[in-house]
Parts: sequence; C-alpha cells; structure tokens
Amino acid sequence: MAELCLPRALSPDDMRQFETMVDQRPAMARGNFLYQTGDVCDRLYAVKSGSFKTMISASDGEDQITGFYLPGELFGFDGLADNHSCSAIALEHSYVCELPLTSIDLLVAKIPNLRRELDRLMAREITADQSMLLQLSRRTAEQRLAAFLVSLSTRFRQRGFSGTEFRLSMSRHDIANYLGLAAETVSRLFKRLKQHHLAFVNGRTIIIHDFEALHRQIHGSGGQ
Amino acid sequence: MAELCLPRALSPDDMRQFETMVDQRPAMARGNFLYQTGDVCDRLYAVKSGSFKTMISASDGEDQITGFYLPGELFGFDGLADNHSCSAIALEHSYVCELPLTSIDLLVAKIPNLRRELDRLMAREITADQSMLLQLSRRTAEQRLAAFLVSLSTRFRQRGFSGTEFRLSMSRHDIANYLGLAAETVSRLFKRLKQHHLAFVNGRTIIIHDFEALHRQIHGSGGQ
DNA sequence: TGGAGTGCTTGACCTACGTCAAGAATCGAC
DNA sequence: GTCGATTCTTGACGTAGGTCAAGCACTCCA
Repeated sequence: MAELCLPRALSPDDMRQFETMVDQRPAMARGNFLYQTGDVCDRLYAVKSGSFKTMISASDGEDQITGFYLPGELFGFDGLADNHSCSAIALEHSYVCELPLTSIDLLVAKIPNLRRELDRLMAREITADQSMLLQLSRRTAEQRLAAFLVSLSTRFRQRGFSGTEFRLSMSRHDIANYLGLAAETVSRLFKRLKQHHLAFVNGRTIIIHDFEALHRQIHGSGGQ
Repeated sequence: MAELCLPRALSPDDMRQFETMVDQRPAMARGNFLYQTGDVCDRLYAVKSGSFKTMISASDGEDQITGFYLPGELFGFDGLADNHSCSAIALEHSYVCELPLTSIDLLVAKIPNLRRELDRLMAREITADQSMLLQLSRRTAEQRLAAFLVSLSTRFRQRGFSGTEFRLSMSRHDIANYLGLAAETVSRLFKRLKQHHLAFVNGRTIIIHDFEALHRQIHGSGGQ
C-alpha cells in the first residue's frame, strides 16, 4: 500500500514502519459515505480496492464532484483545514485504509522524507484542481471528456492495471457533473468516440483504441 | 506580517521568531514574474503590499488565472510538488516577503503548531480551488461575478481595509479569465450592477452599495 | 499637453451545449 | 427468469454567453 501511495522517498524499512500504522477498514458498500462535509478530520485515506468520489454541496442543493480516487490513491487532504469541506462516497464495493494524523506525525518525526512526500501529494491535489479549472473554463465538451479518459487511463496504467480497457465505476451523470456538462452531452460524446473509432464504449466498459488521437483531442481544435 | 498570514496558533513569542526568518524582497513592478511555471520551489511568499495573480498555461498558449492574492495572504503552495505548476505575476507595484522552506522546517521543529497551521492554509487553498470548480461549472456569469466581488470584499475587510470601497488591481480581462467568461460579459455585468444599484463601478474603482443583495445573487435564481 | 497604445464598453450575431421529453437498455431483487 | 427502477440514449428546441467589430476613454511618456 505504501508503495502505491508514496511512490518514492521511503526506504523499504520506512515502508514497513509505515504499514504498521495503517488501519484497515471494513468493506464499504456502493453509495455509502466515508466522510461528510463538516466531519472532523483526523486521518487521511488510501483506496485499497474499489473507488470513491468526493463532492462539495452548495447551500442550494447543487453539488459538484471534485475528484475520483482509484486504487492506490491517497485522499482526504481537504479536511486538514479542521473539517472536511467535501464528502467522500464509495462508487462501488470498496476497501480503504486509514492513516490517523497522529500516526503520521509520529512517523514524520522518524522519517523526515515522509513530510516532503505528503507535501508533494497535497501540492499535487492543488495542481490537479487547478488544471480542472482550466479544463472547465477553456475547453469544449469534447476536449474535457478526452482529458478525463486520458487521465483515467494514465492512472490505471500507473497502478498496474490496463490503461486501454477498464470499467467506469461512475455513472454518466457523475462524469457529466465532474466535467461541468449535462449527462446527455456525455452520452452523445461517447457515441462520437465510437463513430470515429477512438474508443469503444458499451455501458460502463471502455476500450481505448487510439490513445494518441484522444490525447491530441485534449488541446486540438476539436476536429478528428 | 505573521499575524496577517497565520491568524492563530502562534504565540507572541513564536511570532517574533517567525518574523526573524522572513526575508523582504525588493519592490516588484507591475507585470513582473515572481516565479514561473517549472521554477524550483524552495520558499513560500506572503504579499506585503500590492497584489499578485497566479496562472497556469496550457501547451496551446491558453492560460487560466487560478487565484488573486491580496496583502497579508500566503501563496506558492503549488510549488511544493518540487516545481511550480503556475506562474505568479505582480498586478501592480508590490512587495512580498519570502519564507524559505528551510526556515520553515527549523521553525516547525520548535513550534509544532505552525505545521498544523500551514496544513490548514494549504487545505484552504484546495478548498478554494474546489469551490471555484463549483462556480465555473454550475453558476451563471452573474452569480460568478457576484461571488468574486463578495470574496474580494470579505478578504479586504478581514485584512483591515474597506470592504465596500476598493480598487480592482486586475483588468477586466483578468477577471473574465479567472471566472471563465469573456471580458465583454464582465463589462456588461458591471453595467447591470450599476443599473440595479448593487454597486457603483467606474474603471477600476468599485463601491459596493448592497452587499446583501450581492450575496443573495450568488445562489439566487439569477434575478434582481 | 498631446498622441499612441492599451483597456474598456457596446451592439449585432451565432453556436455549443443545456433542457425537456420519451423511449431503450441495464441492473438488482426476489 | 421477470418485473420495476434506475441509468442511458436520442431527438427537438431554446438560450446564455462567446465572438467579432467598432468606437471611446484612460494612462503614460515625451
């Protein structure tokens, strides 16, 4: 688990120490909350299997998905400002590990590198959010979906899964919400991907045929 | 300065220590870069006077402003993942203080509270970005501008300036870019604010007449 | 004090994508 | 396997806000 979440900076010995401090949680059913907006935060989480979405809710009931977390990814940083500013929900039957902040503190005292590594992950969260900002305001629907698929593919590959064939654990509605689109638009875009032979999409199964073309679409002027 | 950036958690004694570690930088002229995408990051920055914008640039030349920083605000967290993922530019003649990471480490060793406080600020950066995500994808142009003005007003007030009368240090174009709009739209919206007597806008001077109405507009169904 | 350059405003027009509505496919429980 | 409930797809239509173009008003420097 440690090597999934913290790809560098930890020696094998450090890792063993790290692992003793991680608590395993019972399985979580799809749709259940891991934490909710306002909950006090005293730990971080790592996805062991399954997947999660995080979302913020506006006072008027509108909400916005702020991220999806795949196996091996660490999340919950939003809570370090005392309380969680968003809620985390299991997208499927999932397992998480918990890292209590107190354990992290103890460990950081022994492994100074860990602190830098955590800062790095947190900074990466900031960077990811900011790149989403660019996505949402400057990209067309087509470009956003391409970026989304490329991101998923890349992350799956990094974690040792197939980057060309995977299951979407989130609904069309979730994807649309995340990308600032209507679910109908996502549907139409998937259809277009099929027609142009960039990817085969059937329900929640996706097979990427032309990763390069998809990647070009992210910036490209829109056309195939 | 310390009490501006780190509103709590530091005792007067801690603060004095903190201040000795802060380096003052020479004045920066409007339009100059404080740091650029890719620069190695070995310090954080606090605005002493003036203001800054941070922005990320896509490979195709499009860019997105990710934040504005006013006097007393701390920024540069995006760089903690080794290199800066965005660039910071002075919006006017400005002064910044630098906080070298090495000094921060030294200080954190002596003042454990400081670590938590920094985590908090970083988490707040994440939260702010995520709330912008919601803004960009779920709000109308009118709601976004209202939220922007309310945010500026609130932050000015918190730092001891007037919350009802201030100068915008950024151009219409910058505001538009930040909010995911066209500059023309921002112009038209300012006009509407004047017509409805919510705020008086003249060039870069802004006087807020009806803060409450503005605040209601953020979620409201769009209509005065 | 005037002139160039940049930033701001306003209008006319257009399109990408949202909304609404109705059917099709898939899932999950029994 | 079957029924009901979601989730997904597809089409028709409307509109918020983008783009283009042109004129105006600062501001900064000589």
